Amino acid sequence: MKAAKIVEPDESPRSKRRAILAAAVKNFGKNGYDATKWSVVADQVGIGQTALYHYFESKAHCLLTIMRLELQRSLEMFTKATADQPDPMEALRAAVRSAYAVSEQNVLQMRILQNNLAILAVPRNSKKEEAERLAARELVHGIEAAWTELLERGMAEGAFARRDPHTLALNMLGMIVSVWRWYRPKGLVTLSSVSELTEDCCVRMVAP
Amino acid sequence: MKAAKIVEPDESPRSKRRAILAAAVKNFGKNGYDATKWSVVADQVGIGQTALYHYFESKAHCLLTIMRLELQRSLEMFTKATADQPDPMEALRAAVRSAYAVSEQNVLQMRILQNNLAILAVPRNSKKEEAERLAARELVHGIEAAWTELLERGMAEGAFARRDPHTLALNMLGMIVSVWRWYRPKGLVTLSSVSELTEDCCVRMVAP
DNA sequence: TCGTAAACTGAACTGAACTCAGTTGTGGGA
DNA sequence: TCCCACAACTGAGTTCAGTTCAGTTTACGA
Repeated sequence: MKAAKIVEPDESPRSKRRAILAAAVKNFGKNGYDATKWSVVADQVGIGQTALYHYFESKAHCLLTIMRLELQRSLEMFTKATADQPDPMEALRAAVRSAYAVSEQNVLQMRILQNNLAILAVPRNSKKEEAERLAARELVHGIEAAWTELLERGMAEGAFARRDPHTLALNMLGMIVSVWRWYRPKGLVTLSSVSELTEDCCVRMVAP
Repeated sequence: MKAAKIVEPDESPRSKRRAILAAAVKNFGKNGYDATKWSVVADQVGIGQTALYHYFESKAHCLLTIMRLELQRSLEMFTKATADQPDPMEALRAAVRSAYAVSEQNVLQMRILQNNLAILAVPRNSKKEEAERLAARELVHGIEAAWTELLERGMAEGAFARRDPHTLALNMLGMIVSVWRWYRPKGLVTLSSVSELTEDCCVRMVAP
């Protein structure tokens, strides 16, 4: 259960790590991971291609880091949102709303996460990549477990209809995150309308 | 609306096209598209790497073909399932069930589809790849439109609660297909139990 | 049996990711 | 003020999966 905790490397003031992550998010999010040339990220940050390797072992290591960071944030937001909600239904509503209370950068990161989840399935060769991959998997598992637990609690209290809580949690999560595939900040559908509709869908899914 | 129809190349008896597609599905589905070496597919089919290019312009062309074929099948199944269901609720139930009435090969293809949907967003350089991409996009749009239409019909008849039918359709589809990310034929959860639960979820989502 | 098109091949090429063997620059201690 | 350690960076070169090229082989209908 315990995965080696990833310690964020301390950032010296002249470190370009954040700039690289930001540029990578922008490119991976817009054009996709594969379609993005690692050298273009270097250009945008204003360094040579080889300097990237001072911060990340590989393009994949950077991707995995982005994914892990976003998963960390998601789990934190869920925990914070549901922490002081004794009523399971209110906790569920808060959880859904927290999933959509995100910045534009987070939207991109969620999209990257969705589009590259498959990378978490296969072991990596490099140490650091594998560490990030395992941390990310652990977080995915943590998020799924947290949702499952919430549903179980609601079922135990009679607030939710009884069903297989884990599969139901996966269904809910699948619906909630599927939005990042198509949602665009400048699109016709607003995030708040998605949030409202999805919250309602989730409530209906558990109603006794 | 009209995309150039892709004509399936007629298969001579000694064509290895099907064998290549089957091997590619197996590998892309198990290890992911990126992690799969194109040359390994050639090995498994029993031909040299270069012979692959007799059938597909590129690895991506093969991937796009697999995705397009699966999308075609999905749309056909939806249409067939809902065709003679005058009652919207019954049509919805039939649609969900049809989504899970699949072979093991289809499971892999759906997984590949899910994991590589992002490739449909960015134009391709080669003619054939671009043709497959556009055909696939068209099919995605067609599937979304078909679900939206079904929901609209239900709402118009008063059988479903009134909401934005398109966003609701995307939510449903997102939930339904998210299953392919985690479902494994030899796993603990059976497809039929997933199908039942998800059918129920969808019905609850539209209930007036 | 011959012509031809599909099926195939080994060798060479390409380009993006990555490695190597260093150089530059900056902040902290004597 | 100098110097050192180490983060930050670089240009040249390597690797390797995907791809192209310039053909050869094989099956089959005329």
